[in-house]
Amino acid sequence: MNCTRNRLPASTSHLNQRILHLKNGSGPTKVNDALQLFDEMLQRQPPPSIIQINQLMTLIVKMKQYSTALSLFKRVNMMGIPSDLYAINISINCHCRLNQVAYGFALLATLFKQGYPPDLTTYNTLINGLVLADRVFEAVELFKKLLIEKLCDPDQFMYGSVINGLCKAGHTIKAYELLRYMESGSCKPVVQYNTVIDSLCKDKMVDHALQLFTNMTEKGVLADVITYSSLIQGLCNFGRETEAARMLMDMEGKGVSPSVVTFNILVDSFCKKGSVKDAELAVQAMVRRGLNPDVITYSALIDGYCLRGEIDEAEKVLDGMVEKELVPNIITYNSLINGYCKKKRIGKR
DNA sequence: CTAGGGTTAG
Repeated sequence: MNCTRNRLPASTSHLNQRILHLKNGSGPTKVNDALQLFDEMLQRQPPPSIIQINQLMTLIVKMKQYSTALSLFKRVNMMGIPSDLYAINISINCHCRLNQVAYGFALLATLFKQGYPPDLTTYNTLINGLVLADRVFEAVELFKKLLIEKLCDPDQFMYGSVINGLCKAGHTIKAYELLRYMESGSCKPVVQYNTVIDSLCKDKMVDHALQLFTNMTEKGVLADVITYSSLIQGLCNFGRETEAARMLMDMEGKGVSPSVVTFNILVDSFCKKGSVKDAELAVQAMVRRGLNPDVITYSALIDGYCLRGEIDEAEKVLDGMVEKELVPNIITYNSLINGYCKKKRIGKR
């Protein structure tokens, strides 16, 4: 085996380091840093490899800058740097995220024309794109076609997208059946259990969700923080707080730590029931564990106080969140507006 | 040596 790395020019490894640095960094400057690095890259001589471009593009896509990524790819093309399957798959995903599945399929056609065979990721991305566009029926059709024509061997991602789509469209039972079908094959579900369990909870079939949870555990599939959070949410929504509390203890016992999301579910549930006091206690508990309340935590609390007409308390929470440099959003303000309206109505009586 | 899926607030 030859050692390619040693033969790369120094500048290339420097570039790789900067990409790596961007990957681990964070903050608002990150997007600009990535774009600046991209500009520098394109001005280099010799031009960067498509691999390096794809790496940087992946970062830009992770920052949800889909249209930026697409226009950058356009520039890359115009510079005469040839595209590859990875680049096209990334572009397809960008179009799908921008709700332009049709363009995604157009790129599929380009792949065929250029004699590149699409791969599993290409199809996964397109199926997921159809699901994102609420075209679940077409997603299922494409999935079936790929199976029947043996165009690819579905993996976790493909099953995941179709199962997710079926759940979103309210066909939880169909999703459940597909999960069972998946289990019968070589591709073992993990995340897919979570999707179906959450959907069963949202469909008010909490007991079925609990049953599926038991099933997965018996099969040796480990429930994670998302599984437990979904179940806790389901139980809380139907007044089964005692069981939710037991579930919280159960997860801790299994070594799964509740996350900010788990606590947010509890905080919101207490607030909706009108017991903001308990919600505040839950917030204290999460802080004690070193978890930082976020915009969702504070918004849920604000809504809780507003529902009770305690607008002064809501304002205190708002001040508290601004002190923590958290930015209230449209949902936060909506609760406050509702709170003010409520107060006004009561005042008029 | 780069692409794709699951949980929370109005």
